Amino acid sequence: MSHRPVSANGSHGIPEATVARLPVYLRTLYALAENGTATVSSEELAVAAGVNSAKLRKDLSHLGSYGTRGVGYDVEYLVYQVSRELGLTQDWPVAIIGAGNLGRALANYGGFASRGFRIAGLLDSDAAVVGTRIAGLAVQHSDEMETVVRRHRVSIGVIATPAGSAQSVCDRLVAAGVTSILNFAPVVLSVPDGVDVRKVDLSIELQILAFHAQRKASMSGPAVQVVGS
Amino acid sequence: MSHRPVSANGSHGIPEATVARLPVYLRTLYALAENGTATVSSEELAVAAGVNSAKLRKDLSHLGSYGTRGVGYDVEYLVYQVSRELGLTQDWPVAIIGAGNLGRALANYGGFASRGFRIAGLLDSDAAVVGTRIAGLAVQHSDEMETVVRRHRVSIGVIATPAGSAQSVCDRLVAAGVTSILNFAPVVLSVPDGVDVRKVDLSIELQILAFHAQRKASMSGPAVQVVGS
DNA sequence: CCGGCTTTGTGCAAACATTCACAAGGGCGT
DNA sequence: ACGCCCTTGTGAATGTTTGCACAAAGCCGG
Repeated sequence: MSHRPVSANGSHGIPEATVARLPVYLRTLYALAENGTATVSSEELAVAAGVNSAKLRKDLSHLGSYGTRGVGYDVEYLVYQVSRELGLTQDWPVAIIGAGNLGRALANYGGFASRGFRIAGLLDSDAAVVGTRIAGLAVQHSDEMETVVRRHRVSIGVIATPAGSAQSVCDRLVAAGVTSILNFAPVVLSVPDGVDVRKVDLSIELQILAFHAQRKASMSGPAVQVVGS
Repeated sequence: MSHRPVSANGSHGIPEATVARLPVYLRTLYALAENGTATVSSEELAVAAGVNSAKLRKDLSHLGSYGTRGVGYDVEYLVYQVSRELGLTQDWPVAIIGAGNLGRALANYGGFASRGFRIAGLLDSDAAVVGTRIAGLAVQHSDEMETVVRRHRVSIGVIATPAGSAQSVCDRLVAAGVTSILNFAPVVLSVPDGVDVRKVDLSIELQILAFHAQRKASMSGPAVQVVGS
């Protein structure tokens, strides 16, 4: 998935597949904690997180031995350990580029600011939008990108611009020092080594669903599942 | 990723990893076609799509032998073949539940309607939003969900509601006949067998980036890369 | 203090995915 | 018509992920 090959897997090296699931466990653990649950077994947590319990145990085992045999995991303690592993015990200033529908949705998204992510800037190149307040934040002009990144030590940039400007915005972010990018524009970004890109593409997800839907449709269609005559 | 295990791999069975990349190839091919390119080699296409060329060839080989040795692939023909495989030669009516910031962003998203996906309905439970027009579409009340699904034969539902109502919306969609769901709410949906769920979670993507960013930060930190004394 | 019950942590094997490297095949110039 | 050159399609090797199944380990009741 366009990621460095976990270089040598040396010091501790958590598998990428595991990293992708940790946030799900974390969210599930928060829900349990709010619920008043103090202790949870791998089986219960696995069901709530929608995975197999053996997988969950192996995933957690990469962080250390934080469970108690015969009992399970202490919810609060596990929340802390997972958070620490994900780097959520520190604050991550984020810059959002593009204050269109999507950028606005992102700025207003609660789960965004909640877990250690702070919106350091919301930028747009459209003069008509600059200056308006969204989620308590004044939209700044794209010209300020470098200033905002440097002043707030932004290391994560979110690209919510049209496809056409995504690559140039990306280049400017990287030049200003951003090393992690979350890209919502439907283009393949090219970045230098050492910069991490993750993409979210609504259209791709729909197409994958369409593929499976088509498969399902052709199953109950002609020449399959013909029972009896 | 929470998908049926490609049951028996019988008739043709394209690997899930390949299916997830086909939309990227398709988008790249469209860009090439608009560019006037008639023929493309696996190497060129792979670079443009951001993957390894051997992987691309193996992926395409699952659809059939559509290339010409010594020459490459005919762009237009490949577009057709990939589209057909993904089920995009037919029309997919989609219902979006939730007309908040995200639902609105989705409805306005161009790439949405472009490739065979048609918004059959945009629903919300908030009476203040019902009736307003978004992207040329009147928002309907959630009570209409079943009616809309049945009338337009919707098989793909998009959940863009708050986490709290996601599961119940999901249940209603499934009961009305929807078998594919794209979930933007930060919860694990539980669905009966035969229903496909894909999730998009902004917060999870950010957390994965934070993990890698933390790792990068600790690399250039103390006790690593000490050159010389 | 001990034996039984429960649940973790993990060795191992199978499934899946990626990458290399090259034989098979097709066009093009002569 | 022939042979050269280029690119596909794919066997085999390697790496990653999953899931089973069970030994190791902690708690609790007696």
